[in-house]
Amino acid sequence: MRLTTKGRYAVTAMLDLALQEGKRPVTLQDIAVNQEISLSYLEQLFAKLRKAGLVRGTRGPGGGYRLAKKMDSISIAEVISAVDEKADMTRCGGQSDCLDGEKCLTHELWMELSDKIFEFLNGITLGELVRRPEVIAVAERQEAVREGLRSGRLKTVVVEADAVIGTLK
Amino acid sequence: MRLTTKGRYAVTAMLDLALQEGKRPVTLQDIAVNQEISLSYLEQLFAKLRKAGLVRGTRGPGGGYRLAKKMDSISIAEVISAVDEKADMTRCGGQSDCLDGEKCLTHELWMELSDKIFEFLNGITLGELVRRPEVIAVAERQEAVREGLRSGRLKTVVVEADAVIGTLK
DNA sequence: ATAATCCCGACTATTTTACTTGGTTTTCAC
DNA sequence: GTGAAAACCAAGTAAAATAGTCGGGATTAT
Repeated sequence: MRLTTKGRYAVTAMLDLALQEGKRPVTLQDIAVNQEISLSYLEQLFAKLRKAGLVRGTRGPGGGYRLAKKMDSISIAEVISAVDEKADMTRCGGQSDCLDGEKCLTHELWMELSDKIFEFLNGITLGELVRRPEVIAVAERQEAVREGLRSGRLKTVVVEADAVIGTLK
Repeated sequence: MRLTTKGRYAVTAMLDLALQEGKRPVTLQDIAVNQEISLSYLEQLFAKLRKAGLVRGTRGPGGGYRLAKKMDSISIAEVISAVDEKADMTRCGGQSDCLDGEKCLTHELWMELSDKIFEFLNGITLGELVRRPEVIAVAERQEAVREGLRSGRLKTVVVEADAVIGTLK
């Protein structure tokens, strides 16, 4: 179980999805703006999440992504493994022959720690997170921003600014 | 508390030191051969370990490194922080303003996990590790190899091979 | 038909890790 | 006092991973 910002991006995005469950599907553009992650990078992450059977995408206008399973049966560990692929910590990668076919000195220590991390992340689901007060608080602030973007001119401005930046390159 | 192979190298080397405590100081060359880490890379790691007050080096023939503190009062977390310097996991780095001055959605989750990892690694000392049966077993095998190197011709061969490789470049 | 959206592959930039090179000092042994 | 063994030091390189870009499809609601 490796811990990288990549995995964190994925969990954040999935949590965003979970928070909007029941409403219309969430577009990557929406997540990109709210969580400040590049759209194309999100696309790559979601390709992996889709292959792992964690999300379903629907194309066309009004489309976007939805969770493919109940949020209470998606653990954080699952999300991270989906985008991380090889979870081995290079050398000592699950196999016990990290040093000339022998276990290295600290083999058991890292395995033990890795297990502990997995246990922790596997014991927490998206459903559990969306019910946490801090998450709800942050989500409400973000929802306000989202509303502003939809009803006001902000989104248009962002899109137009993007277009301008595009022409400049 | 970040987890990288760099930290693992450092812990392995420190454990090697702890295992030889009481004998003559351990040379980096010795560690390099036994743990299969490049000598110059070890030098860099030990520069940090020295600055953190975890080891003391003595120069000249017969010199090498020794632990600067009792092995029972050196935790694994200390060793890792010594070589890792910035322990922040980029964004969410301890500070609570990871997203536009606000906490990001998963802020508490990562802080919680980070604490758990630190707790675990801070609760284990080098002294504790050298008393573990698996570590003792691996150490004994490595000690046999070390003996062989000292008394036999193997070390000479390695050094000579290095010299040959040097001339080839 | 058009625009929104997912989908896809290849490419680039940045950062980190791991390692290299080529030294200089210090200190022991002879 | 010379030589060799070691720590010490700074600068560079190589490979990998992360993060992001670009340019296009393919679908589908309106």
